Amino acid sequence: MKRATIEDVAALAGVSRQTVSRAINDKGEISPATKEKVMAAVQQLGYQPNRQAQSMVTQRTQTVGLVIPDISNLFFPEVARGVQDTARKHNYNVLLCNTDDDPDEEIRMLHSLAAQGVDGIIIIGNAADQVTTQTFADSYGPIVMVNRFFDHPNVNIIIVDNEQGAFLAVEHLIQQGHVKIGMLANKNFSRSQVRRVRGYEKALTENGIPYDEALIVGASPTLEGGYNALNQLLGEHPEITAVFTYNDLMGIGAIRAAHDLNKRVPQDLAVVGFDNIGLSSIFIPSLSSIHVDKYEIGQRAMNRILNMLDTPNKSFAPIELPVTLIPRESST
Amino acid sequence: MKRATIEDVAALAGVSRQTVSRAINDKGEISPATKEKVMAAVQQLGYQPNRQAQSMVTQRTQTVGLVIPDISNLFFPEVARGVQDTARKHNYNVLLCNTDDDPDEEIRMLHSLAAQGVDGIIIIGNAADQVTTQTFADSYGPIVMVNRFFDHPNVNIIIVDNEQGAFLAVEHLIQQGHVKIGMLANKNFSRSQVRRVRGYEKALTENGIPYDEALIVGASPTLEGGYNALNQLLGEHPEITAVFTYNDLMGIGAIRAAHDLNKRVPQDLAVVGFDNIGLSSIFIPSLSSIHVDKYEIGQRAMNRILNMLDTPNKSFAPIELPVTLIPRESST
DNA sequence: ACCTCCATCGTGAGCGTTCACGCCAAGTTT
DNA sequence: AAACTTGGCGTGAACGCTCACGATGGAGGT
Repeated sequence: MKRATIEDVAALAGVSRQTVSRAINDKGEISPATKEKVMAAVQQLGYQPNRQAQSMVTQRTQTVGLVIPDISNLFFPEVARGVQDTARKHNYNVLLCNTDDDPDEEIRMLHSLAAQGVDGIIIIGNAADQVTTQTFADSYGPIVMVNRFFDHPNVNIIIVDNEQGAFLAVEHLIQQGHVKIGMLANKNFSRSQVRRVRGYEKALTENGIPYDEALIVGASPTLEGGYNALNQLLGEHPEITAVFTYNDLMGIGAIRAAHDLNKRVPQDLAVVGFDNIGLSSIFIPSLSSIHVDKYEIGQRAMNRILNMLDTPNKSFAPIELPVTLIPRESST
Repeated sequence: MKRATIEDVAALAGVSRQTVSRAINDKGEISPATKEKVMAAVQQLGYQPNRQAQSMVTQRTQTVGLVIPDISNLFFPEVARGVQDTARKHNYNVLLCNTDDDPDEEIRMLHSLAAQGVDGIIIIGNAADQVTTQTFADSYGPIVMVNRFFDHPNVNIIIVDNEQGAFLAVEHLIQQGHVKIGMLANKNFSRSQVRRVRGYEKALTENGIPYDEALIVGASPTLEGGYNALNQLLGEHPEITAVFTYNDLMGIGAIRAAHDLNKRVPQDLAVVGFDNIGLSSIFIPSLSSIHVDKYEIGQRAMNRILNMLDTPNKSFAPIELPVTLIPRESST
């Protein structure tokens, strides 16, 4: 069974293609009577316009690319849902790309998305070849970056208040009486990584605790990364009684590592994470964290893309999302 | 900067469009010399063929739809990665759709994918309006279903050995000395749900333990669902010493619930889950589970789609994936 | 010298839309 | 009554590509 074309509808309704088009996209210039007639024919044939053909002439594919490190990382599914749900509301499709934090892979993904002809791109995460990004921003449509910085008329940014979040987390640990506070950081360079370290440092120094880089150990921002990093940190600095981790996955990995070392959490080691993923409230002990509205990030990113598409030359203010501390069992 | 077209390349290389096309898709009928010349022009202009235009004539969009309940559910990201990585290797794109286990939403998604013109569809999970599926299978391209059954030449299926998995899980609990074994089931109807209950029943009866439906309580297959379900089950049947859960998320929810009831796992309550998601080995206590190769599911589903696309009239055997028991702290 | 043949390349059409026009009749103005 | 407007609709072209042909030319055979 072949798919109906606009021509078929036109024939059945006894009008021209253009009239059918007018009826469907109701851009006026059509009488109610003929419109009804056309719509009946559309219904009867189950006609749906061919997206590819539409794209050819409108130069819009109704598709955006979403580039993330890894959808298996618990942070990103929620963001992706935010993007997808919003996209779908506006008849947009989302092409998901995983970079695994590999800059080369990211570049490949960007090229692939360009070839596919997406209307806009949302990029989250670390990797970033500045040159490629520049090229894209110059010759391409709207780009929204999350937790990354890039100054370009085609590029908008969304950031969460990483420094403040880290500050709140560490200050909380200090208020609980901790002094020897380590940090499990992200070994990959990223803007959020830098800001979270800065917040960590700020909380310490503002409370008269010397900042010691040796207490920061980097690892991959995963369960395993956190597990290994805590072992390393406690091996080198057994005096530590609390850790702030780059994200919740590392925090949970750290709790597990402490458990395997026969250390009780929080009595022997307090842990505070970042991102407040769904798992953290369930884990035993539940993990204190900095709440970030991940779904909202996705929503706002997608909406921003749509706005930029609507008004190409308007410039938009960066979006900064607030964070809050959620104290739980792992630190109280 | 406008994107280069095939015409631009042709002009620069001093040949015709067709020759450029021949050079790019190397379908023979071209001399090495001109091919080289064309490729140089392609390189120089950074030419990439327009996908929409290609689709118009080839009737292939190089895109497949992946319909899942919810990407936030830890089971699906791995499957999605399997699909995406495989797709990307073959120059395919993946359109991800979340149904939230809502049959109406699933139907809407299928229509949306049809309108988009995907080359094939992969569907995972429960919901299923038989009529719509039938319509699609009839008029549409290849469909691969995971853990669902549908007999149709256009439809291929991939199933994991759910019954055997459940059997292994429950038998394991019995071997640990448990007799009062409950089950936290999926309240949504699904093929895997039915099979896992059957495996549960089989293990009990084969070991001379009476099967009692009252020991099965249904809930949504999530952390919260497992949490609530265990509370309910222990409220009604405090004699229970072990539970088999529909999936790992429910298992972890159950462990958390037991913890909040001051029950020790596994001493007071043993738990075995299903799916072996990455989290289960990290959780405290780590969760025994039935291992399912989720990434492989995605890979095979995508490959099967490609096979069906290549040889439209060939019929393929269903794929059945084995499962294995991974005993961990929660039951030993 | 002629014809044949194959390798190489170009030409027109068409995929299904939308956009910029142009046309026509009926109503409105002067 | 002639001229002007306007709502309603149709026509050709264009988007960028591939496919089925047709054209060309030089190598080879007779």
